[in-house]
Amino acid sequence: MRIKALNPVHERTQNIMAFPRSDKFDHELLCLADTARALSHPGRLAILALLARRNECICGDIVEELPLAQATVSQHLKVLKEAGLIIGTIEGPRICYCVDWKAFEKAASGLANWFSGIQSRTSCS
Amino acid sequence: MRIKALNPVHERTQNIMAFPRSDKFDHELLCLADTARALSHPGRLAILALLARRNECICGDIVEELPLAQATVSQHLKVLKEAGLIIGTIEGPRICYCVDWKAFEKAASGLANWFSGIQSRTSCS
DNA sequence: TTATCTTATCGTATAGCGACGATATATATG
DNA sequence: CATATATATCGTCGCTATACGATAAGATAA
Repeated sequence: MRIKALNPVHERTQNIMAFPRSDKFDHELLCLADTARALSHPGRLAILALLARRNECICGDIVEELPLAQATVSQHLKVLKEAGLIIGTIEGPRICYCVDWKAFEKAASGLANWFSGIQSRTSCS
Repeated sequence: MRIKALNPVHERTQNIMAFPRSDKFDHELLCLADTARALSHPGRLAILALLARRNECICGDIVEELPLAQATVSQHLKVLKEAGLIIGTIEGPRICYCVDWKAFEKAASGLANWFSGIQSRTSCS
């Protein structure tokens, strides 16, 4: 039973961590901002690093490792899932989380491209 | 009259946009999270892009270009300044903003390094 | 000095985030 | 079915972010 990442990185986040229906800005900027927002908490960065290191974790593993309560970890996992960066697989009574590498790379290259795009737009280096 | 970026990217943000209870996580993660947070609003991304495109802007230019009020733009500029990404230069009655490219590149490579570090920590590619 | 221009700051309102205890949900096992 | 395990969700609290009008602060020009 595979649970896909809720949102591909090229779409907007839907529930949590979504900007108030701001049609004021480009879709691209909104997506990048969403990605950055998903990465804007040290706990979520630590979760991603842990998932990468161990290849996969259940929620309890993460709770053991991080200085956060179970409910808090679960909330961060939800944010990461909605950002499309991680995947949850149901394995009996527990849920096995792992990084969605495809989406992760997409997010990484999205940010990297924006950075280099910005940098190339200057004349004085 | 040069006003340096308030905080180098390798230090923590001080006033606005700083995480509470920062002693729970690694300094590195906190810095990365701060950087991501500074980039987590489409308006700030748009401001950075605009500054890169025009090389430099006064606040009024940005207000003209973005769908945000002057006070709001000024607040975003403050966040970017505190994140160490932009520099303000006083020129008579106005303040000329430009990207702090050195810090910008540091932020970019910091994120890129984290991404590749994460990606290299997996066995199943 | 006075008027003008530009930007920062203040005050305020609303919404969102972060954290966690408590509880509900879901799955397996006895 | 009852119990144990694992996780999501709920409810709540305090704090932070976003936004903007109004005002203050700074520099310049008349």
